[in-house]
Amino acid sequence: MALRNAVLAALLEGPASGYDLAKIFDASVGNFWMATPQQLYRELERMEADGLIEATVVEQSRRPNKRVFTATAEGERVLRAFTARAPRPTAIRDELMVQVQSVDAGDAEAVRAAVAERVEWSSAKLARYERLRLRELDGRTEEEHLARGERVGPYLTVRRGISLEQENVRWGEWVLTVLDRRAAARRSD
Amino acid sequence: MALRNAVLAALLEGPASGYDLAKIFDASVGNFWMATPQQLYRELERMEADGLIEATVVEQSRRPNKRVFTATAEGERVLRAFTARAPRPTAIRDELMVQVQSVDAGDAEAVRAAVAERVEWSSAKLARYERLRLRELDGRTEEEHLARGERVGPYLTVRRGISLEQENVRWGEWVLTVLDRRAAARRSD
DNA sequence: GCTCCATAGTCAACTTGTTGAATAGGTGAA
DNA sequence: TTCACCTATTCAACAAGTTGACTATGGAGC
Repeated sequence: MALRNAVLAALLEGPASGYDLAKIFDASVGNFWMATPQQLYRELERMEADGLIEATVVEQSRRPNKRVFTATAEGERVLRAFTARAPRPTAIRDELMVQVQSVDAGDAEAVRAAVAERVEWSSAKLARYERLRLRELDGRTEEEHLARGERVGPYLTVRRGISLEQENVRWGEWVLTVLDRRAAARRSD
Repeated sequence: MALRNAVLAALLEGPASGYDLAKIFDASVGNFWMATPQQLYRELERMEADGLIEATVVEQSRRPNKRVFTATAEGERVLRAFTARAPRPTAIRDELMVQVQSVDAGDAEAVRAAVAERVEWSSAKLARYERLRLRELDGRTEEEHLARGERVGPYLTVRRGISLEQENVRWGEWVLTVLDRRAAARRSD
């Protein structure tokens, strides 16, 4: 019952099919709300049944037809009501951190590799977010957009995504140097 | 089946009861792995059945008895195997971000209040993490601890918690100024 | 011609997570 | 002394998330 708010928020960008939403969640909304395609398809059905969204079948040549969803007035009302309630605390689940926490009792080399992998991944995310940010600005300066833009929400969240991934990269690189130094020290014992 | 790894990681600090673990998850491990007490109690039962942990009943005067859990050799093996596998990507669910994303279509004042609340909360977390960091150092310098300390995992993760909450505070304060400027602009229209 | 990838979904089984209440004694403050 | 809060755990019902397979078509590259 909480995923639906994220879906309604995503639909503010315009109508989208389940498949589109899966891509949107993968690329941007997923930074603060994870959802698999299956979760989305199921939730979309329920939301339609509850009258929060409406579907239009778009027939495509050369491609399967798709059902494009739009928020109804009721959907907009529900989203508005959601923004007026106190949000729940953030729920995170990060296996990499569990591995780092246990690095001393675990396989230090494998953990090192996992951290390096995450640094790569975060760098890639960072680059995509930066492109997204520029698209959001659409030629204007940040000042201008924030002062007079119609929709600043997506800009505010992409900015947070950027600072989060920057911190991930910085932290990850620091961890790599720490682990490398310890590995070198163990070898020279 | 993933919570158990976080529990085993937490038990590296020493034996703990379900209640203790609930507090540990609330205070430190919860920064990267959320779990409610109910989840913990249920998982502890399963882990005991699977031979990953063992319980000793500690009788207490003036307090209910408690079952204190310790990782078995098998539990340690399982944790080690876990650190050697590729971690899953981070799963996040943050309602505040969904609210910020929808701020233009929602209740901007309520969202502002929620962001301010989160800044307060993150500042408090930050102070607690800083204390935790100093406890982890135990009088040594960071250099010394990282080079020669026996267990650096918890230090590495608390450092990440600190940088994460610092970013949260910085970002939140920036969002507040942006929202305030826009509110002022709307009033003077 | 074959295989892989992208589009656009659906279904079912299973595992996790969430919520609320129940139990029960002890501690501290007004 | 009453009330709220802390310790310590259990139970049950329900909601949400995960995994893997299955259907279909089109386009690109080898």
